[in-house]
Amino acid sequence: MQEIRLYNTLHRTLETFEPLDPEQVVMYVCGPTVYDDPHLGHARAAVVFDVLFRLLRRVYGDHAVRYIRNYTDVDDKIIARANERGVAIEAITRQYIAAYEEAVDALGCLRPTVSPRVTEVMERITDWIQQLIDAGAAYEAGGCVFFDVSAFPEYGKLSNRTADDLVTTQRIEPDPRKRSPLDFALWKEARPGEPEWPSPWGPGRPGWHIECTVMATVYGRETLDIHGGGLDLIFPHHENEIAQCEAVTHHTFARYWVHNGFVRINAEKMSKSLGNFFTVGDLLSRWPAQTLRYFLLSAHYRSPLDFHPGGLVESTKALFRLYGAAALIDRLQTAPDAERTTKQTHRLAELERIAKQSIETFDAALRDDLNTARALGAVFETVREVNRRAALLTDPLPTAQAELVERLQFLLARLRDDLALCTGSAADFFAEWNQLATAALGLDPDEINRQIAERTAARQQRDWARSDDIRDALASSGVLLEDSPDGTIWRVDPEYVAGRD
RNA sequence: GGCGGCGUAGCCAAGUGGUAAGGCAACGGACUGCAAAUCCGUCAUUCACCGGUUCGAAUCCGGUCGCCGCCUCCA
Repeated sequence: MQEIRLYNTLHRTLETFEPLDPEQVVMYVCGPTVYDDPHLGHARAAVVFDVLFRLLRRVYGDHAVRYIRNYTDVDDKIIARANERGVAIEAITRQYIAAYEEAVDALGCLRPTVSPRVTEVMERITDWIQQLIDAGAAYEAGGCVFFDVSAFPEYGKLSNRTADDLVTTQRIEPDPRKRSPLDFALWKEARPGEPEWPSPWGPGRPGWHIECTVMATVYGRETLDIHGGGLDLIFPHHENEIAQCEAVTHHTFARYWVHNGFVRINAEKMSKSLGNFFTVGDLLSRWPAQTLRYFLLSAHYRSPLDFHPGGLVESTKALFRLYGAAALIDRLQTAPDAERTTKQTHRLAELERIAKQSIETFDAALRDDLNTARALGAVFETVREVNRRAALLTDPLPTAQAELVERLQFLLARLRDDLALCTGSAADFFAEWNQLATAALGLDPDEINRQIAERTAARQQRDWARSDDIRDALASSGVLLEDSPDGTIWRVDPEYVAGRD
């Protein structure tokens, strides 16, 4: 079995992935704080780790991979949102967990093995904090409990910082109860109007970082194989998780730290605070989910990904091409009495060779730190070869070519199972696209079909002028026609949809 | 200031020592009544810039410039 290589933030190098136990691979990914609708940045993280999950499942077996992704359902922003709307925090978290799940489901992400919430593990959190206090790594102060960074000499190993660096760059006023400005809250004392849970130090709620340590160890293992999340979580969140966990267990918390890059807009990070975000829901109202997924996989997961409408246009067009070939491959069949000339057989053998190469390149690319862009490139190489031999593939192939059919369908299966692209039929994708696009442009499909019928009638009478007038008129509103022996089909030009963004 | 990342054709984007994948666009051709789709061909002697190492560098080293991120909540 070939190996998987992953870039490990902890060592800043590409490393061969070796799970602690191949029978039980454990991956924990930091999920969203549920106080607002998910945006494209959240979608990127979900899709990236979905691809990793799918790859791990293929390599180690579906049931050998445990993927944990949490929901942070206790947090300042959630409380603020609840107060703002005069509702319980549960109403907020319920709404946005549903929104998140709807978004990632639409994007074709598999559900994680388990999706725990902070509120489900309160007792485990207070237990863990108590263990930290017992270990001399945390202290109580005025109803709060803080982690004592000086008790963990390795602090900073993930983000490559030292305590000295950090002390000199304090940008906010530290809590006076802290012994050191680097110390961080494990437990916050209850304040009026905020939800609270009982604890040995009085009512309160957990700090941000402790929840992940606890959920990862409770639902996963004391030592995780993979811990993932966005680049912005490296410091302080993941750094603090390591400190809290290892100060108690004295074991490595996570062996491979995997971080995805940001989605950017105009070269700036897409974020709530900058207000430059596009929610997944908004985007899905104009673009097929497949388009968004393709776009998110078109660059390497650690690179910044600049979002602009042109990127969605390109992704949609690339999918047109992919789906076209997929439809052809799906229809492939063999028949005992089918025959081919020597020359045709030779050309089919060449196609088989190229398909084999694409399969290998695709697999190697994914195993090489999830190089989805290169994997897609490999698929397109076979797409071209399939198209150029399309005439040879429409009729049943001789049974001697069964292996070719198998290869092509295997490559398509890789695309579907590993990347979750081209999962549906081409016809459904084109129909979905036209529906979204006509709605976005305010076009009436019935009227388009009526015009096409009129043009077909004109063509039957060889009235080319009339025929071309109709076609040109449709084209100027963004509708492209395609004549075929089976009739005329139409498709909205993605450029026109982007133009309205 | 500390830590980290990025800079490859008109646009997007692979490629981390052996002579520039792939997608979109553009141009020429085939096919077509004309188109579209598809196919063929053209499209970076060059990888921000300057030095160095090497038989050989987009890839390694040093420096310069530009952009971005983290150091406060953030995927």
